[in-house]
Amino acid sequence: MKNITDLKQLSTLLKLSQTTVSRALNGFPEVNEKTRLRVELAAKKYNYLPNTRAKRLASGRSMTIGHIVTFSKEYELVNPIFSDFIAGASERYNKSNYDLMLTLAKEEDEERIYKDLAARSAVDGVILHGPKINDNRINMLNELRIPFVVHGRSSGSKENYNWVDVNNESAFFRATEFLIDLGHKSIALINGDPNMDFAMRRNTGYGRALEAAKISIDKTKKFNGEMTEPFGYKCTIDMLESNEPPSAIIASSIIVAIGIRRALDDKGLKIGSDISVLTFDDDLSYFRDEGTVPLFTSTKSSVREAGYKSANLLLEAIMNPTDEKKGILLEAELTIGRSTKSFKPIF
Amino acid sequence: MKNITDLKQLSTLLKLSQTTVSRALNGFPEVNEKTRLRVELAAKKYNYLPNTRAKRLASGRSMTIGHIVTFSKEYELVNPIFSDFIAGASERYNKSNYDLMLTLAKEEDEERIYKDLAARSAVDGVILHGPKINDNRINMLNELRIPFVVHGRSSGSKENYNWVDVNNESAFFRATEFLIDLGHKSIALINGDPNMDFAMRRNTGYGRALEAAKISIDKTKKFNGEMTEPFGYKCTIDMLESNEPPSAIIASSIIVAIGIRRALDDKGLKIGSDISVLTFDDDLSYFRDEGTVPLFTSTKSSVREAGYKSANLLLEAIMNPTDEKKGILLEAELTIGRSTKSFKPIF
DNA sequence: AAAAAAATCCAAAGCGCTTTGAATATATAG
DNA sequence: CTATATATTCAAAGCGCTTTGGATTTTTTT
Repeated sequence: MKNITDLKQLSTLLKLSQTTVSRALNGFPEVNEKTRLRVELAAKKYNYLPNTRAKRLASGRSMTIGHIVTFSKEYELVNPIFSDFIAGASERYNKSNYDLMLTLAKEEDEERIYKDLAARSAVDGVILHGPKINDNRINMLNELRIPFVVHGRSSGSKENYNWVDVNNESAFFRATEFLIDLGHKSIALINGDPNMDFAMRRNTGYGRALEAAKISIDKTKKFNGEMTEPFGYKCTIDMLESNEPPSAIIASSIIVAIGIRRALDDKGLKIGSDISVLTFDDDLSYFRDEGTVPLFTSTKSSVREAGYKSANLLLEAIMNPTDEKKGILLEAELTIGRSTKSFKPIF
Repeated sequence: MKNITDLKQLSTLLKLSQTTVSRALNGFPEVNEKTRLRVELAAKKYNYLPNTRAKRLASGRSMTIGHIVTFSKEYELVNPIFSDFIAGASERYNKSNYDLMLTLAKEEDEERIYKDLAARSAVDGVILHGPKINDNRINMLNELRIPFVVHGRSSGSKENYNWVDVNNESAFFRATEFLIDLGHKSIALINGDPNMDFAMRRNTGYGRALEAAKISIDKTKKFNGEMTEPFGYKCTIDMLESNEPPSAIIASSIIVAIGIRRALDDKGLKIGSDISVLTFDDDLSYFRDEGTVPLFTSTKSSVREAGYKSANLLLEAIMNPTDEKKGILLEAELTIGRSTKSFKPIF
């Protein structure tokens, strides 16, 4: 039995017009239920699915969401959390038959990519990854009139936009406060790129907690950089080799925390008992360890869930373009592991 | 100045036919160079780019490559290497104006997804990720006549197909041999899912090296499972709590190796001096540490490079459908780190 | 049973490009 | 200065769908 490859074949087979067949398959009300059933059965039987390219042209929608992920110039670093984020988003798109188009780009190409997407009308919406403070991509997307959702926020942006973000400030406030409650007074922070909005908010939360405890901020214990394992390692080694190592370290990602742990190990220090480590945890699937006491104490929030919710918000915004912009704030939960202990002097 | 949004506008503006404008922009030879210049300038000036949807319908090509990535049923685990693989592939697609369409799917949906892609004619080709032994997706894709490249290979498959793979067998042979040369006799292997083709080849290489050294295989020191950090941890703890712990462990991924290291640490053992660890390393960007002696001794091969080469091979196959199928075998390099030392008994 | 309303179906136009086949302008040959 | 070849341009026909506006059939109302 041959497959049927276009509407025309199917409609002549069924002795119906293309209009009716199309409407039957797309769930329009003005077609008799019996007819619809006949059509659907035949479509299934002959493996007919409307040609994507034709459908998109005719309907004027591309049924595609663009994700533009940049890698940083120096190291061509691919953000390790994006695979989990995208897994969540993908799950949402699948439900509505949207496709996900992924573009990895150098930062300097990003502006052109957005403009091109708009000009060629290639996507119905985009997810904006990795917003910076005062991120001008937000203005640009508004001007281009592409529906979008920001994963994160951009402080300083005057624009109105849809976003899904973790409460980074509160997460880092609580993390810091937790360590202070354990008696720690010298708490380091290994944070992300200082231009990133999330890094700024995390820094704010950290600072607020220290201030509330009347602990002055030690600039030599604050680090900003690419959130890689080697970065976590290097910052820690530097501190341990300094005059006054901290008694606790907060990391911005589990990858960084792994680097910290390697450094401690190299220096013969025991994580938890010698130096406490607390990390933000995106709940990445390949580090997830269910049913046991986790190594790292963390403020945890599933980036996968953020992906799902971002996708959902974007599809809503595409359906209802006049809806007012919406923000979704996710709270991280403080999960106690074995990497934090109450303060005792070791140096 | 208003942007121009379609060919018609542009051609009337230039007092040329749509044909000529289209040909000028697409680099056809039968258009006067002066005219072409005029057209290109105007297109740039008015930010004109051909509508993707229309172009794809008219040209009969979707200029899109599909990547179907499955996550395993139990943990919804997203493969951490896929972000780097895709970064490499994406780099290649960008050069030829192909788009990358990403679908994350449950394993049981995968067959339907391929069939749908073919029926709706949504992609010009696909990359097949994570091939199993005797993978029937290869037959399916051949039947569906979708051009494809397999990232990896499938032992037992009778079909002819394009592939890009690391020489896993040789990598694990050399890794094992290296440890044997250091005097190790009890070498554990923490491998991936046994149905995966790469895991089988790795197992073969490991087995061959042991056999060559006349070391009998200890089944209690071979593990297969999801390549997560917790898996590496658990296997190691199990071995350390057994009667005869190994003196060296080979891991199938750096994520697993990190779990091994955590276990050693928990048991008060020092990586390298107490127990040697050697891992396969996909050279993931967020673990890459340039210019220092790496922690882990590894057989290393960039998965990003594999991504680039797979994409390249696929585009070639799309251009020249009659070309015979091609396989590209990448060799991993043995990189010495600080996690392996010559054998000395500690128990 | 005729008129009005509702349900069902259809022919044809159009989405914005590419491409075919023909027409026109320019260059070369005789 | 024609005739032939070559270079350049164009009008119109698709690509395979959706959608508009109308036609036809069936049901309901009077």
